[in-house]
Amino acid sequence: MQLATIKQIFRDPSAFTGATVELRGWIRTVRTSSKGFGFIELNDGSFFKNLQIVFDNELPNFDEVGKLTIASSLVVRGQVVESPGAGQAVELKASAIEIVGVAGSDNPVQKKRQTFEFLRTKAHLRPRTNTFSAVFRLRSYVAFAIHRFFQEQGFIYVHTPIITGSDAEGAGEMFRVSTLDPVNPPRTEDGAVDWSQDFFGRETSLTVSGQLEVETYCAAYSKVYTFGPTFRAENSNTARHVSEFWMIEPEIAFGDLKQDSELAEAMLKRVIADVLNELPEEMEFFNRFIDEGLKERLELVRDSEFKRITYTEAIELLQQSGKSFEFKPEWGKDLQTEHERYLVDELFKTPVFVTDYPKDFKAFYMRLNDDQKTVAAMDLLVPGVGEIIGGSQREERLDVLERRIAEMGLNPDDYWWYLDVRRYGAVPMAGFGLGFERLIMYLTGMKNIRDVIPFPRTPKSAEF
RNA sequence: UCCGGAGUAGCUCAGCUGGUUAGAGCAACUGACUGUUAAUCAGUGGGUCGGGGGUUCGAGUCCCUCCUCCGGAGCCA
Repeated sequence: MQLATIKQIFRDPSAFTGATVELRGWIRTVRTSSKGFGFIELNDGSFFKNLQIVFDNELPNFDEVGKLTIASSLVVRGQVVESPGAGQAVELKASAIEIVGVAGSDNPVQKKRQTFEFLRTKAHLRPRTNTFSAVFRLRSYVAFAIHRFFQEQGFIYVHTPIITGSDAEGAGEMFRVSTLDPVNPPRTEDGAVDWSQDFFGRETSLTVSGQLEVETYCAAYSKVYTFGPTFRAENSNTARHVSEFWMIEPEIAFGDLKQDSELAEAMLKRVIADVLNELPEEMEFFNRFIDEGLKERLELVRDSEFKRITYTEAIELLQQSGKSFEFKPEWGKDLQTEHERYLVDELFKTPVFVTDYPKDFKAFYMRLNDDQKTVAAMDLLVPGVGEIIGGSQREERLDVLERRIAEMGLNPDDYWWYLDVRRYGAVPMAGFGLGFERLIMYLTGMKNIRDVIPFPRTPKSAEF
């Protein structure tokens, strides 16, 4: 008797045929006959597919087993045999079924089509459904694939802080971290809240990006990346934004924007290839039921060069498009969602790097180009999702960086440690931020970011 | 935050210009049947009509208000 997973059996059915195994899992469906036999589809989470269990009235608990409800948990022992039925190559002929936990018949997850909106309200139960089981197995796998990609290339994984004392990251509204009594906080003489009495002796927040911190490690290890949760207290209500999300932020020293985009392209292609190779059942499911044409699209992206255009070229293409946009494309104004959608969904139909944006609406740390008007920034737009990566070459020239900080009305004192990196052995540096959930959306075809993170946090919503 | 839409059975929805006891399909349950596989067939139970307030003889239906969800926009990843 060996303990087996359903994945092991499906991956190598001939090796298991004839073997006696023990499986542990949950019932997806059960069909019984009064003739004295029945079928259970068992899932143990190891694999997308269920294994069919055949049982008959030689089991002492046959009647009890036949009345089991969906989601009830079992330990099943029996022999793996070739299946006479059409739906599967092998099945398990049960010699014993131990009922571990019986699920109540009021289980909200039912054997019927259920909307993603409804299942979102049952976030604790939805991983038991086909779609979410596939999404979150893929999510786990992609996290691993990303680590593997960077580790193979000698990148050092840096754990940048979740709680940050830096209010200078500039990437969005922050969540305050405090242990002060919200009803009666200590106050200074002029009546303001006295943060010096707070836990850390200063105002602290949840990080919106590990970039500034990871750059300091880049200046020691050459190639680094972060991969962790980030938090934005923006009142964003869209299918592409959550308040808590995971971000991958690589940073390369002695690197420019070109190398940065090449790194992003190689990483995406590698992850796509890995997912297609190693999760074929999940990808087939997404392709059939979630997003028709997904596989073909990903295969094309895996095998083709990403497009590269400058912001200035993008504006020209939009102006020449003959399309009537709600917002007229104009140099000096940021690209609107409708503009990005046109470029990526209609014109190119493949991932596009847009580079060299006007400095006025980009962050202070992005490297000023020789034209003095644009910065060495890039966004990667992908079909169906839009912006998935934002990156830039960093301003390594101390005097230019200080001038940019002043220009944007920021306080240079907040950046003393960031500026130190430029003072002591500055090098050209570049990096990008990849939204992990957006990557999962792109790989699965799922349309709402709330359905690719286990317990989504959005404005007015933090159940579970 | 702005614009638009929606909250009626466990789920997805119907319910007309306000009018008896609020409907269907699916799911669940009970039974029949079947090497079944989104099984099939028959039967049964299941509702504070999102919350609060108002108009009316009478409100699921009309008005006000709040809440939540969905789609789009902005912010971004």
